[in-house]
Amino acid sequence: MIITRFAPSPTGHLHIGGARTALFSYLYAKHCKGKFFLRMEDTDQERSKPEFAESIIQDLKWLGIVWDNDVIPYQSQRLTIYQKYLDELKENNFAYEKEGAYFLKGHEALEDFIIFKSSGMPTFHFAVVIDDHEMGVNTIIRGVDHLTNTDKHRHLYKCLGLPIPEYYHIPLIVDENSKPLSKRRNDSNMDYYRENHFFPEAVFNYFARLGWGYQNQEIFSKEELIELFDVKKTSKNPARFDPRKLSWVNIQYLKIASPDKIKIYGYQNINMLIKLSEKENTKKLLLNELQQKAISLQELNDMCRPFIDNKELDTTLFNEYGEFISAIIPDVIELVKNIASWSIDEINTDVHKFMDEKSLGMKEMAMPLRVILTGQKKSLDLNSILFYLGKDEVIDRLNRAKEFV
RNA sequence: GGCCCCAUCGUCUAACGGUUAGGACGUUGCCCUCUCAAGGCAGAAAUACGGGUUCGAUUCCCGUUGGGGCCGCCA
Repeated sequence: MIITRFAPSPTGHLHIGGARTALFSYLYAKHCKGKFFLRMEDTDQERSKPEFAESIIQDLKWLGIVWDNDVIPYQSQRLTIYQKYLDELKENNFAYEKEGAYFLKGHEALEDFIIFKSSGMPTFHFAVVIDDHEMGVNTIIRGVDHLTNTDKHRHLYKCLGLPIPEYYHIPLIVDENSKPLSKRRNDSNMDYYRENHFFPEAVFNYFARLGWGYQNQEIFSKEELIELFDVKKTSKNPARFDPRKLSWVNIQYLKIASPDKIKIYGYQNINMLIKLSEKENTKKLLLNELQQKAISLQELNDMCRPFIDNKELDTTLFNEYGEFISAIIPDVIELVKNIASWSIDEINTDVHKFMDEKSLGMKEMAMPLRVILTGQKKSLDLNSILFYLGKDEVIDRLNRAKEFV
């Protein structure tokens, strides 16, 4: 059985590169019907912080990466285990002490290297090998920055007489200048995407496609990725992180997101509209239409506002249309009153008839009305605005606009 | 510098050794049109270079160039 793992060191938040390594390891394990484990490598006592471990755990959960081990091993708590293996190496004359630290003897192509620090902590090289063995990890997916460490790790396995795992080194993620993504960039950490309300499925999807592809497909569910992903088919060259494409993927998920999926983000206007839509089917259609135009939950929230609330309409844009309001609005009110059946088609027909009579073009008609009715310039098409607002509400808002001038 | 890894449109990627080298993001133009970081359509855009192997190379081999990584009592 394939067993992979993700072993971050809790010295910072979960980085994009780490997230993708975790994702690949998870996906590959599940693809092979194997297991995926999580472990914390906190042998650097100076820089490791419990809050970072917690943050990494939260980000992984958010992404939808689930590990199969019930307890997450922390290397700092496993000293006696490492000690045992160190004793074995000492007994077999593979390791020796120097200035309070322990070194492993290398070979022709490998210099002696330190495995136990004088502080009493194992080094990364030692702990990683012991832990992977103890946890049964047989497939290691990690960044190419570990490539040259592999010689040391293999040698360690040999000295210990343990089976050597399969290694896959995945390329780094780089920025627009092909340089490694700086950890200082705010968008290079996972918590940025969580806090900015990206859909985790979208981020998951985007990272899976960064270094891997399947035919002409762009959008994959987690299940599809598990089915299709194979680490052996991943690209070998560095992948450039493209926030614009991530955004595009996120928009694709926004378009199809169910009310339940959106609700949890707690946006006031959206949630109000969802609440209304539970009783009223047209509101459901409205929400869906708005989702097709919005590019983020924040924007969707703005776009929902005119449709749930008629007391606090934003009137700041009204000034631009003062002339229109005093000249046309009274007639528009009559027009709306006379629309017999409140359907998109009927609204469309009557509005056009009206414009013909008044010799008005859509350009002169639609934007002023849109602003008067919604307070916004970006919204649905005019017919839909009228339709979803409802006859009474439209008339009400037109009357109020009249008073505004 | 030493050791190692990599190389398809600007970017992410497809292509059992035989394809008009495909898709997506971005970009350009057009359409829709009343708004748009929405939608539709169309276009420009790539096999780094040089040698082999082969009837045939994006694909296999070698070299060059270019990019990257590692060379910590960090992980």
